[in-house]
Amino acid sequence: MAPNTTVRKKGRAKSTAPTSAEVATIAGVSRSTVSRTFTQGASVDPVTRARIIEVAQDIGYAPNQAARSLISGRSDTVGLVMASFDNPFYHTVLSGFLDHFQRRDIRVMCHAAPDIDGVDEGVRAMLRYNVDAMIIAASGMTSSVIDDCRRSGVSTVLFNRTIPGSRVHSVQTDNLAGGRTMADFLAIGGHGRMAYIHGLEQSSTNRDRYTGFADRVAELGLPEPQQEFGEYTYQGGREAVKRLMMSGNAPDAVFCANDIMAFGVLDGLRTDLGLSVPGDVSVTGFDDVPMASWPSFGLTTIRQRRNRMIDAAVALLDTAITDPKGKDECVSIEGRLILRESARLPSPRPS
Amino acid sequence: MAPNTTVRKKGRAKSTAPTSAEVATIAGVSRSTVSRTFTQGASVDPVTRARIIEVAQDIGYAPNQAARSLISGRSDTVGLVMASFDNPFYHTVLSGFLDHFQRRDIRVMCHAAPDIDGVDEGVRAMLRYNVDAMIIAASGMTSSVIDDCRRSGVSTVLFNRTIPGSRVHSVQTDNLAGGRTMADFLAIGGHGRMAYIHGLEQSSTNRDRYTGFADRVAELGLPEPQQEFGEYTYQGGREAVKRLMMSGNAPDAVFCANDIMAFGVLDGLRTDLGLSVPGDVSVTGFDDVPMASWPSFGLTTIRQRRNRMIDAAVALLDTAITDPKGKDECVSIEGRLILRESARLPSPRPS
DNA sequence: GTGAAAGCGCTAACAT
DNA sequence: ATGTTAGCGCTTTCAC
Repeated sequence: MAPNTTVRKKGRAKSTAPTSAEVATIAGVSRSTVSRTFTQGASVDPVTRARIIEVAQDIGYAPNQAARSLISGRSDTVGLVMASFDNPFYHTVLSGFLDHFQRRDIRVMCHAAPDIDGVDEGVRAMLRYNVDAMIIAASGMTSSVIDDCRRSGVSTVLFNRTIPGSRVHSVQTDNLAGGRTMADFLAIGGHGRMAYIHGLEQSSTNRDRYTGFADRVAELGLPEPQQEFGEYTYQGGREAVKRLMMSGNAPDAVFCANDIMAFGVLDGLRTDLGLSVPGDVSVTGFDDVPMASWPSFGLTTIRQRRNRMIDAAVALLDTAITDPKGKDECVSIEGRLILRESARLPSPRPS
Repeated sequence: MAPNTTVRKKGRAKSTAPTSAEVATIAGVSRSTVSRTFTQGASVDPVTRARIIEVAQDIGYAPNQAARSLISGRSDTVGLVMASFDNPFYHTVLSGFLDHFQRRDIRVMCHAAPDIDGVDEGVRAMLRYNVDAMIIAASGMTSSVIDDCRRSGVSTVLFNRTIPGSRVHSVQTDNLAGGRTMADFLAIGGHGRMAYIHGLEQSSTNRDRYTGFADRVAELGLPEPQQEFGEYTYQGGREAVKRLMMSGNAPDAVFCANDIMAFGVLDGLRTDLGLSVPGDVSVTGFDDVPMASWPSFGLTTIRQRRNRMIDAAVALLDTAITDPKGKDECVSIEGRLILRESARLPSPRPS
C-alpha cells in the first residue's frame, strides 16, 4: 500500500509556478481582477483584461487548480473507473469520454479495476480528489461505494450497469432486447441447436444477454441453449467452443456474450477444429468493436451505440448536477443487429 | 472551447464531505494530530491514532486532496497524454501505467490527443492541475510544451519519442535496430523485393523503423524497398497494399510500421486480392499487440517490451524527482523478433 | 507527542 | 468595474 520508491515529491511547495499576485503587480491591478479575468462570467474591463492576459502569457501564469478547487468546491475533473479494461469496447468508451470532456476542458482521472475491490478502491480514491462527477463502467459487479458517492454529493452515473434502488443514474444497452433479437435472428436463419457462451457470471450485462436470448428461444419452441463459459476473453471463447463441439450435441449456432470471445470462437472453429463458418456453425457476438468488421472475422453482432450511450451518460451527469435531489433515471438504449458473414442468413423462400 | 451545458458545479463549496476539524472534535484532539495521523512519517501516539482512524472511518473522513496539494505542492497525480490512442499498443501501455500508479495510490489523468496541437493543449491543461509528473506518449510529434514542463518543475518523460537536446528523459524501443532486424530476417527468408508501409510521416518511430530497415536492406545489396503510406491505420494498410501489388513490381515481402496496418495488409492481400500469405507475399509488423498472436493473423512482428518500457519510464520519473537537475537520460530498449506464420522462413539448406 | 498559529493560491462576498 | 476582506481544508513550523 505505502510506496517506498515513489513519484511523490519531497519538500514543501516550491511554488515554482507564477501566482495571481505576480500578475497583479505587473499588470498594476488587484488580485481579484486577475482572478475575474480567468473566471467564467465575471466582468472585467476589456482593456484591463487584455493586459492581464498578456502578462499572464508572458510569465506563464495559469490559475492553480488546487486552490481554485479548494474554495469553489469543484475541480473540473471527473473520475472514470472501468473494470474489464481489456475489452476493446471499453477502449472506445474511454476514448469517447476523453474526447467529450477534453472539449469541455475537464480533466479525466482514469482507474482500471482488476476486480470488484478494485472498483471500490478506485471510486473512493477519486472521491478524495473532489471529482465533480463519477462514471462507473463496471458491467456488473456489486459495489458498496455508490453510497459514498451520494454522501459526497458527487454526481454519479453507472455505465452498462444498473443497481436497482441505488438512486443513481445509469445508462445501458438494452441487453435483454439484444439477446432476444439474436434469438430471433438465428431462429429465422434456420438454426435449431443454439449455444450461448457466457462472459463473467456476476456480470449483469452477461446475465441479461443470456436471459433475453434463452427466453426468446423458449418462446420460439426451440430447445434450451447449451451453455459454456468464456470469461469474456479471446482464449476463453476459443476453448469454450471446443468443449461445445466435442459435447456430443454440437450446436449449429453460437452466440457469445461479447465480440472478443466470438473472435476466439471463430479461431477455435476454423483453425483448431477445421470447421467452416457459417457453413458448419454460425457465430455471433455482442458489442460491435472495430475489429468485428474486418473481413478476417466479419462478425454478425449486436452493436452497442457507444456515442449515444456516452451522450446519455453526460446528460445524466449534467442533470444530476443541476438537480442533485432528482429522481434517478435509468436510460436504456436499444442495440442494433449488424449483419455480416459469420452467421447464416435465412434462405430465400420460393414464392 | 467554453462549455455551455456543463458538468461543472455551480455555487460555492457545499463542503458536504467531513473535515479534519470534525474528526478532531469527536476524537477529542487537535486538528494537527488528525492531520499527522494521515501524513506519512509523522509521529502520533498509537492509541490516539487508532481512535482517530476509527472516528474517520465512522464519519467517512478522508483528507481533502486539493487542500493537501495546495500546501504541500504535490498532488499524488500524474498526467499521461497520448496521441494515437486508437492503436491497441497504447491501450496496453495505458493499462500498464494505470496498474503501476494505482498500486502506489497515485491518480492518473489521461488525455488522448487527436493531433499535434492536442498534445500541447493536454500537457498545458495538466500542468495547471499540478501533476507531479508527466508522461508524454506521442510517438513523434514535435511539441513546444516540453519547456513549460521543465519550467513548472514537473518531471517529464517521453514515451517512444526523443527530442534531442530537450533535457527531458525518454524511453523508447530501439526502432532503428528493429528495422534492421526485420531486414535481416526477411532477407534470410529469401525475399528480394521488399516494401515498407509507413505510418505517419512526422512520427519519429516510423522514420526510425524505416531508416533501419532501408539501411540494412541496402547493406545487404538488395534493391531499395518500395514505399507506401498507411497512416498507422487498418484501413490505410489495407489500401496501401493494394496499390503496392498493382504497381507492376509487386513485392514479395511487406514490412509495416505497426501491427494494425499489417492486419489491414493481411486482409487486403487475402480477401481483396485473393493472394496467399506467406505463399505469395510475406507480411510483418511492429508492436506485437495481443491480436498478433491470434491464428487469424499469426503475425510475425517486432515486440515492443511494454513492461520494461513502463518500468524504465517510472524509474526515470523517480530519478527526475530525486534529482531535478540531473542529466537527461534516454533509455533505449531492444525489440524482440517474434516469429509466426505470416512470413516465410528460410528453407533449410541441404547439408 | 501534541497544540496553536500561520499560510498555501485562489474566489466570493461585500463594499465602493 | 474594481479593490478589500475573509476563508476554503490542510500541513507545517514553532513552541511546549
